[in-house]
Amino acid sequence: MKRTKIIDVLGGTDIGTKVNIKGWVRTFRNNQFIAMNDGSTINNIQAVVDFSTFDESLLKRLTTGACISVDGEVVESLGKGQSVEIKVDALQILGDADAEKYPLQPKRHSLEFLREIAHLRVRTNTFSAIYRVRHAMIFAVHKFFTDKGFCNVHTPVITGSDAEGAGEMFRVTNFDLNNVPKSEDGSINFKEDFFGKETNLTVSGQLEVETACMALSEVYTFGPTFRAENSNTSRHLAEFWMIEPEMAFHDLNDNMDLAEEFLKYLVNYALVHCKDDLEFLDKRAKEEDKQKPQLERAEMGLLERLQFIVDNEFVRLTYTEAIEILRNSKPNKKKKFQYLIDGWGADLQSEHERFLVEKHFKKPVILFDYPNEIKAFYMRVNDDGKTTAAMDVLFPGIGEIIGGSQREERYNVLLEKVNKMGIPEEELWWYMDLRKFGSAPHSGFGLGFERLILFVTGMGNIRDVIPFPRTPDNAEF
RNA sequence: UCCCCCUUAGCUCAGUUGGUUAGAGCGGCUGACUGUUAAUCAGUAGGUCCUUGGUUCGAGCCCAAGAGGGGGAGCCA
Repeated sequence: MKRTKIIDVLGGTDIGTKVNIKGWVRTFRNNQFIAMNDGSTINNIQAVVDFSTFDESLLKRLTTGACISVDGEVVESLGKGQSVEIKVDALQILGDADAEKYPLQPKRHSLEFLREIAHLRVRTNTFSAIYRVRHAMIFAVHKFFTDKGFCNVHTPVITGSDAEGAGEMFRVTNFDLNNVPKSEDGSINFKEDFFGKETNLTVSGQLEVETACMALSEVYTFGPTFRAENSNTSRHLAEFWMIEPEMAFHDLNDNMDLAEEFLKYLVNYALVHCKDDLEFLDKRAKEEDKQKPQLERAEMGLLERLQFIVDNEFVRLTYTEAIEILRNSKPNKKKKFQYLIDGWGADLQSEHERFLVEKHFKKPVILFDYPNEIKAFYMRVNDDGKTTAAMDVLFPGIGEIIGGSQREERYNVLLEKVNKMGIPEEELWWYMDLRKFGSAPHSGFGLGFERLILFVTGMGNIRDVIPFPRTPDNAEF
């Protein structure tokens, strides 16, 4: 018999239909009721066996985690928790799970424990929900841009350019590390390496995607990104996925408009298409919240928070305005900030961003027009000469979820900045060419995909929203 | 990289001022149970108290170093 997915059985297969379902046992109760899940939905189906007609040794093997195949009839449930169930005619064990050794039990596990068994944690409700939401968001990213006529561009994972300045890089080499070729002066001779030059894993596809932007107008990359920073926080990964749109003929305002529309689209897509999973995650977060002291509890539940993003305008304010608000704020005057704001020019710390987003405005905030000194070389200098057309989108609980800018399209201005920041010009010859030949005003931004998933799922640690997290000192699996 | 916290049964956690044989709930196992919803009931097994060294008559508890995990900061997405 052809297999039917559990989501389809629950979603309205006619009563009386004979079906085959395959999946994993979550629990086996009262010697009769098998709760089965196949990942097609967060909901289990109940398969009911008449234990008098089945071999006792077979029923003994219906342990949590075992994989089974069931033939039976879809019937209306006599019990209360579900509308339909399967009356089992035939039962086959596809894969046993030794109950004494299988680590997952029908009970709550800590996220820390589940991280140690990342190969099995997807079998829990929480992680299967996260995986499904993650997939929905991947699809929604491509749909959003496709509907707007953007072209998806694959930028290289291995890069020969280390001028991006986005962080420490992982080196790519096929040298025998015990016998690295040296030049006469004792330095490493990269001419003998695989690519004949120093190469690294990409920290951003932005510079490469700009090349496509200068021909296709509206483009984006969505790929893995690597940072060898020794960051030990719940918001950083050494390997993460980033979405970087790049638009010709867009200024910073257009850029901010797109960023806001994009985030709202994604959150709304999740609300519409991941209802069951988000309801489960909402309930989970609420239960977890109950363990916390009153002060640390979230003001809004997950679903409320997501709806709030969709329904409300993001606040937009300049860096200069932000400094004024912060300077006159209570925590600054009472010296509660670890870093006090005393004037224009300092970079904002996460305590300041959190104050603006979570206390002052209680909304997502887009900060823009930052001081030149604290922003990257490729960002466009404003006409005032001292600020840069850069923007950050700040989300409650997450901090910076998007960073972007209008790019410097003027050859001479860009060259001057490259030189001033001491970036080797020869590394960027091709990037400079974009300004030499048919340069155009353009803008773009980067969205950290896992930070989006963190927000949409309401999870607290970025290690729980990617299947196999890569962090300092940890590359298990 | 810096600061703080944690590590006791498969999991989640108690463990008094340093005192004799180490505790619970869940899970496992054995049995009961034909409408259960993380089923329930009865019984039962299960320990390198993270590691190493030290203090002490005596260490799960005190001290030192190390390992692993978590929270926060910085860097950023």
